[in-house]
Amino acid sequence: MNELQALDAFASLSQETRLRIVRLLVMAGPDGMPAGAVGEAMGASSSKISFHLSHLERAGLIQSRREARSIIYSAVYPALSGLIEFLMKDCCQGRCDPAVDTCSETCEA
Amino acid sequence: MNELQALDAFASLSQETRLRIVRLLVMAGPDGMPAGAVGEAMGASSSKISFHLSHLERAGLIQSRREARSIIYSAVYPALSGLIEFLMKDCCQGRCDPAVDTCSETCEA
DNA sequence: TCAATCTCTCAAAAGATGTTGAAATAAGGA
DNA sequence: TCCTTATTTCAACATCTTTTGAGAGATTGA
Repeated sequence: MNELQALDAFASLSQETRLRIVRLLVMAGPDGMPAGAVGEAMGASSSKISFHLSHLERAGLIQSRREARSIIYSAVYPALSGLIEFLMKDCCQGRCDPAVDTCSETCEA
Repeated sequence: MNELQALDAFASLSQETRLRIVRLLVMAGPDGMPAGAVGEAMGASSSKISFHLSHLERAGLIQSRREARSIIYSAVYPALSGLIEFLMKDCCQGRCDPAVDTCSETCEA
């Protein structure tokens, strides 16, 4: 992940609806969920959701595929880990020590 | 770090000048550096730098102290690790595996 | 083909953010 | 006190982002 991609990713995550969409899609797992279900979960209009989903997809944080009438969105996990990696390496220079419960798990991967 | 703080942090880091300021101040270490030196390093006007420094301070990513005529800014490392933690726990749910060289170091902390 | 469903696109309006340059504040030294 | 240095504040402007509602495109089943 380079600076430009990181800037895009941060911009994407700096918006409440979008941050929640990412969380929802991460929880939904690799299968993802249709745009309509995302909108329903957010309580937002279809055009609003479409706008934010496009934004997140442009930033590379989520991806989409058509399945019958629905368009299924899912999280792009490597993009999220890439962002974490960027923060740790390029930004924190190893000076930040996140105390994360899941840290041993993620580190063993 | 709660959602609101994370949103502020992401918004702060989504701007080129601000992202670079954070990197500069992380590299500068706990002693930090005066606003003027930050501005010179960025090649930006004083009011522009002041605007971005205030933004970062409001978000809690940097802090300031007066020292004689200068105002010294420095990185708030716990805020940065808090953001990394937020991304890993609240956002990634342990599904993202950042492959970071410094990972063992940070995990041992 | 027609109607229903799901989603996207578009343009207009509203809102938020970033930049500029001039003026104000704060501190230290002559 | 007056001058210099360091930084912030302010208002005006430009730009970017988000929301809204109406309409269009794609897909499926009758």
